[in-house]
Amino acid sequence: MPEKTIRIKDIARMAGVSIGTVDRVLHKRGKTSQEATSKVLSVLQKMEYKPNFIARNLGSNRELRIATLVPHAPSDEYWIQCEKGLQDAANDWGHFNLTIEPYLFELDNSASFTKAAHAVLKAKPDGVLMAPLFHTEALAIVKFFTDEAIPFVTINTEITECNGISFIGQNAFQSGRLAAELLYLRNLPGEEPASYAILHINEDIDNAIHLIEKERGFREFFKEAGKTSVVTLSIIDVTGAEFAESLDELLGMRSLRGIFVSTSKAFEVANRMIDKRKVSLVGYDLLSKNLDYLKKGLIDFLIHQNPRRQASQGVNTLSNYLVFRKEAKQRDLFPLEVITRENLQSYLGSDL
Amino acid sequence: MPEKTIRIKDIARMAGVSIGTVDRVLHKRGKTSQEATSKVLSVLQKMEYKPNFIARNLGSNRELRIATLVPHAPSDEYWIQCEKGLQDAANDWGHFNLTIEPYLFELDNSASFTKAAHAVLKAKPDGVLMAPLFHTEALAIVKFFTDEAIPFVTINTEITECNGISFIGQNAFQSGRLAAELLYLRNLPGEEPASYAILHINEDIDNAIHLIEKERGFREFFKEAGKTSVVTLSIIDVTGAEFAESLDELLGMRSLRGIFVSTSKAFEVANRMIDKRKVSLVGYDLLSKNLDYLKKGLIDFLIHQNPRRQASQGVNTLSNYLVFRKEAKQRDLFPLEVITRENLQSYLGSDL
DNA sequence: CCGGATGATGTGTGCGCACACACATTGTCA
DNA sequence: TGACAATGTGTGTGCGCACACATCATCCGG
Repeated sequence: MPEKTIRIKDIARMAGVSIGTVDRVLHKRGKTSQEATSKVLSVLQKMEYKPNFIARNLGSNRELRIATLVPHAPSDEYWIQCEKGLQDAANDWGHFNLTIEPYLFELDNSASFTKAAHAVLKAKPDGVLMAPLFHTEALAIVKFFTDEAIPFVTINTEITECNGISFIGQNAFQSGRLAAELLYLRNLPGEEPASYAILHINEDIDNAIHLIEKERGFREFFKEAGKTSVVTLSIIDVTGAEFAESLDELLGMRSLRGIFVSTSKAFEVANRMIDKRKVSLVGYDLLSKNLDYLKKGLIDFLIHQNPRRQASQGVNTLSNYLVFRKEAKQRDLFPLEVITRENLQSYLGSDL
Repeated sequence: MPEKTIRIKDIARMAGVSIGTVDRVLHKRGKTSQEATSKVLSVLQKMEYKPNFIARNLGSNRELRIATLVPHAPSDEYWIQCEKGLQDAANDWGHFNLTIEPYLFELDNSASFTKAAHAVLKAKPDGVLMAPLFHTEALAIVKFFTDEAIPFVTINTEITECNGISFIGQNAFQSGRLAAELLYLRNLPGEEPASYAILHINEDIDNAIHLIEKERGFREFFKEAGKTSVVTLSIIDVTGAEFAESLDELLGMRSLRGIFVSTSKAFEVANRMIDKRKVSLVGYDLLSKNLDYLKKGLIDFLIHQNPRRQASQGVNTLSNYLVFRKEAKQRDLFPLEVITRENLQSYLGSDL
């Protein structure tokens, strides 16, 4: 027996009404008598009607518009990879009448974020994908989306208060722990108490929760390990002399065994380490400068945040929600991928 | 101007023929006059007609059947994860009239593979996903598929001679190199020449190319590193006394610094290492027994082959090919994922 | 008592394509 | 020349749904 799919027509016949009435009940539009409504509903319950989403999109020929609110940074490879992910997804969903409208803002410019977000609001898209880099500003925007009942997905940075239908990214706390473990790997047994450093480079810590979380994880690991100390260094301007001095001072510590850079700027540290002492170094993201130092051995490990897959997955989630009414995972946490010299190539080939 | 999508109807009008004729030209079915054909083709060329695949599948109500030829091993977590991946994909593609028909064979039984494969052939599916574990047998089957013009995708194990429309898996050679690197990490500087072992457990090496490739990569790495030696051990029966003896002998080597298990059976080694000396240990796959030892620190790293994603990706590739006529990557090589204690959880949450 | 407003429901059309079928035209041979 | 194939071409229908529109009964005020 081929289990036939039940259509609106079937429901109508079984309830003894017309398909028009079923349609009205299903979509709660128009008016229907109490009697007809209950008849349809009872049939609906026992038959488990599953609408054919393909046919749905075909008929009305409606267009779904997804707005993407991500940084535009031609010089930042991380966000370039993100944009590639958006393109991937746009390709995949082109068959359904689904278009992606990019709204861009500048890194390090929270006002431009807010401005772009308001442009999104005005466009009234069917869904939004956003990278809420600025926490306080994002919180305000999110409220608007909620009011307008526009479903949205957040990637990269979590807004704990409200992530929309889904947050796609990584567990920052665990990421910090992982970084610590990777540094600790090189720890020689039976050595005197060692110290490790965590560096926040080029980002406003107070407005970026994930950095705080990373540090918390990093410190927790070493607390458990014992006999080690952790120092924190925050640097806004890499070009200034202050950075060089701080770093030199750090490297001057004889007990220093490793450095964890919480952002994607590990190459800045590797660059200065060349002339000085070599300590273990862990950072983030497959930027070409980072890769160079990884290959040279100055960076020991990189943790891959996979922006490309985050972005495409974000659009996928949103599209599935809009087209197929598929509920999304509230938190879609990506694996914390460890990159070394020998598995690097396998990542470049596939994701990047 | 909203760039309208051009339909068959449009082509017909512009070519001055009926949609029936356009249909015949497009699908090369029925007979058409030279004149009509060329008229349609010329319009087709300049208009870049893109068929609406959604509507295509809607009308005829045709069903697409994908056969999956993978091991059935209720006690083997690796293949259980694979089956989950198949289910994932089946869910995703349920909207299109696409069904997955499982054909199962037994691990360690090449005859059952051939038998199941012939059952697939008889069923004449629209596409096949297979894990060609037995190289010689698979080669024979592949020829049949090719003759019957049934598109197929291979996962997990590569048949270099012919992979169908796509092979999805990992680069085994590089995987061996990575394993070597991970073992070498623990190498203390300035120690006397060390030796490393590679163990093939429970598989017929000669009929499994990927194991040979892994060993080749493993050896190449240490050759480059210098001052190290590599020993190979092949073990078919883990329960026998021979295994225990060989392993004890291995662990007796004072120069031994690490062991690489080329299959998913690293836990067998870890288990015997408890009473003996601890050396570095690298293996494959997130089996619960392996995870236990990873957490305990007896296994240092696991390389994740991501069977679940391989399987779902395989069906995706096939479905995209069948439904959307989307060409597939010939070799879709997955990243070589390094699992440690601290990133393990992030993998369990997402992929597994 | 009839026209118009209103509520409840049924009917029809189109989305883009595949495919079956009907029809027109020509050629062929008894 | 009429019967009949062979060949080319056009028309019609259905897929499942959304949505506009048509229909019908009821009720109310003038």
